[in-house]
Amino acid sequence: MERQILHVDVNNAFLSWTALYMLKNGSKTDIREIPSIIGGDESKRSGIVLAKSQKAKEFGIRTAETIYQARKKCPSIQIYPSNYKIYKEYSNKLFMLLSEYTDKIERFSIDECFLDMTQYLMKATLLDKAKEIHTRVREELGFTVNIGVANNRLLAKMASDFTKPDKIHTLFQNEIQTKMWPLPISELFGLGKKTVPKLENMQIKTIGDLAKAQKEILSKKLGKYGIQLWEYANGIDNSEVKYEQEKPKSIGNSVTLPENISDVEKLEEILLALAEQVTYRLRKQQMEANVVNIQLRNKDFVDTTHQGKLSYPTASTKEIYVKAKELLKEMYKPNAAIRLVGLKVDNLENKDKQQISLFQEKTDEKQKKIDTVLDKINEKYGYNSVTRAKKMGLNDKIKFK
DNA sequence: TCTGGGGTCCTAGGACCC
DNA sequence: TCTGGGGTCCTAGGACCC
Repeated sequence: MERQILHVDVNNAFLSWTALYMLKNGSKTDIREIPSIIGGDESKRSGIVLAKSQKAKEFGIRTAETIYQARKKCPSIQIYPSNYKIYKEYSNKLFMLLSEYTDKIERFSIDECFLDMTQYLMKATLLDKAKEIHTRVREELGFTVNIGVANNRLLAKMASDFTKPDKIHTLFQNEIQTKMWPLPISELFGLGKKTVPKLENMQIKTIGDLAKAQKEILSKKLGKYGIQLWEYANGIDNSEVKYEQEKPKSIGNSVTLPENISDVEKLEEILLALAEQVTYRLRKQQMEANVVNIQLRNKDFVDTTHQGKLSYPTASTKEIYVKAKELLKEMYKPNAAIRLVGLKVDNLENKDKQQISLFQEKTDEKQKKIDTVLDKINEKYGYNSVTRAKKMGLNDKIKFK
């Protein structure tokens, strides 16, 4: 049976949701109606545009460019900080509403969902349902969405991206040639800016060109990835809507430093703070890590990573931190000016299925108890209410989310 | 470049084993 | 030494997404 898929994409999500939140709290202006952006913090060297209003778009402002550039294009631009707590709240409202239509929902990101409607259509058509959802979200939740209507995930996703905002687009098999093939290859999902010039050199400029290109040649040039792109260009995608909540495969946090650091001890302090955040999230997932990965970005924006295996899976702050320090020592080049530090745990497994290793000492029990107590205090009083002695004084200088 | 942060998947090369 | 071939595991880096 042919699958019936919707892709729901919130228009200017961060900005729309911030606007609603501000209105709810007494603001007189709807920031959706003026040139405005949601941006990072320039003083923390994270000044990029995360979302923009339609009016800001008219000034040529683009997502991910610097706030500095945005201000040059529109000196009167209004800038608001991002707040994930608010986004999560509105995202949940959307998810709840969509859940009335099917239980096969995939949360693709904080502002996008795929819905598999195959079993839930009865007499109505897929397009009818899309229209209903579209109206209900606007009227009941107060923001607008684009909806893509198709027979697989890829085409639904492509369709929702066509023209914005507040639109419904279909992309069925018989519409691929007219609606998708004329678009430039850069519009194809999964085809990024590194691959565009490679294909253009082969005289492949539109999605149609790509669809008609020889699969074998693409495979030769780009490997498995080339085959995937060819299939996408032809509207082929057999992937399922992943409605069951999947466990994460890795968990990481990173931070751009207010100023470059060349002092290993200071870097270690950052690692400790990161280890606390990462292992807290790990414990919340009831998981343990086998691998620790450190990322350093230097002043020239060059990233290096270094990873190492733990001798047994763990979620202990102390053990992850000790490993992280070890990795840092191995990779840090004397006097390197570091701009960003990241810590990621990988090769995760569920806590219950772990086996006791020969190397594992029962002394972890004490540390585990400490972590649990600290987690509870953090949950009750908010993040970073508890700090280990070594980190004291650092939180004032570096803000962690 | 005044250039975020959180993820996933893939690839290439080296180490190691039989 | 004019140095096999296949498989697995591991690591660093790259590309892409929102």
